Amino acid sequence: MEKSKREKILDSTLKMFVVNGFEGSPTSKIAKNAEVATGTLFHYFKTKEELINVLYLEIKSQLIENMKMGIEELPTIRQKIEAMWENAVRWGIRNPAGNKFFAMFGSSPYITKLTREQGFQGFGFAMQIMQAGQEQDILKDVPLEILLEMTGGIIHSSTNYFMNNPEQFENAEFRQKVFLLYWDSIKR
Amino acid sequence: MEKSKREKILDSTLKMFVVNGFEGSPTSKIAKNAEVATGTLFHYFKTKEELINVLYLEIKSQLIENMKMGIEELPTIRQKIEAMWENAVRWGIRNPAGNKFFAMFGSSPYITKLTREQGFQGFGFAMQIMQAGQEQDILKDVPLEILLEMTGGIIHSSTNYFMNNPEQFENAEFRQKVFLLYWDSIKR
DNA sequence: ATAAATATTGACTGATTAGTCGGACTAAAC
DNA sequence: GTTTAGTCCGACTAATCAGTCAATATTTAT
Repeated sequence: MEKSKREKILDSTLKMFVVNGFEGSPTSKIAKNAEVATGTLFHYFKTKEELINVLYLEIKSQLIENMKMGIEELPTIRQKIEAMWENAVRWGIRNPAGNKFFAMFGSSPYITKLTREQGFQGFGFAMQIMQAGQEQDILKDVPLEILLEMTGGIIHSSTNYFMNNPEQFENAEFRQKVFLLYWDSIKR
Repeated sequence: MEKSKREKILDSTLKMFVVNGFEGSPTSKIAKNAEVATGTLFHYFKTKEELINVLYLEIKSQLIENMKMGIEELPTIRQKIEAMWENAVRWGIRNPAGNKFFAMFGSSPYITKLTREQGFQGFGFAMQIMQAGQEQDILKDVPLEILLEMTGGIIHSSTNYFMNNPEQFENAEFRQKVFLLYWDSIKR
């Protein structure tokens, strides 16, 4: 199946943005790179800002879908959290562009407050697991917000490391060792 | 003593960049805001890119100087690391603009590789403490790189939390609780 | 088959902006 | 008093870019 023009534009945008930034990526080049006309780009996205906001949500939901994979079936909180961490890091290793996009535009003024909120909604499932973990005295008794912030920060750090050393991620023993840096932080 | 024009330009740049981003901050407005002429801006900084790179290094060395404060005199590794964490978080709370600047431009293509390397040099002191911690079996036996990545990520997360709840940072008991999220992560 | 709706094109425009330049001002050095 | 060097000014320019628009093509609905 052929990729839709809309998809091609989003792909091209991601590639250009992570290399050249927002300003360094004129819509004319994004369109050329996607093999469509500028007019087509503005047919699907009213403005360049709408384009980056849609892209943000698209990538975020990809990440979230990946993080959720298989955690439903796991019996313990710890296993769920470990799977979540592993899924997130693996996603980052396999999608370095997506990962860099968040590093670059996570605090950018082009991403609206609304978009940020919508993106955050998707992490409800993680919030529920953490809350359950606290209620069962498995996780530390600190504000849930902190646990989530920490989780984000540590996943980001772990991913950064493994992106430069991807083969080490396939070593289960070593991977476990790095996971413990996360687990020891949040566990009671 | 009057602030030098150079300083005024850097101050103005920081303020505008964290609100409007790089391309959202025309040099004309940066100059106007700093109460100097555009020509003056380009007298001190050859290009807009040089300006952001100088600013990056200036802020980074401020952060590093703050992180180092008083750690020399502390006897134990743990105390040094705790002071380092506390200094860094306090700096972030007191300098939200500087903190946001790193979030926004830490991965930006405007910051050159050289600048990034120069900025990283300053963290040599932290590296030495961590290394000593590993040699004394106080810290986990994982690559030093990971410990540094984690430290960065966790400091960032902690700061983010306390920036929204600054009064909680002054509660020593609670602050200690949050520090433990960091310490438990890296300690053996 | 026909009409209506939607998709696509790319040349064009109005606005914006990084950086220049020639000259004016200041202060110290001789 | 004059030279020199550094600072500062802001109008100007050449280039760039987001977004438009009128025309054409394609798909969908009737």
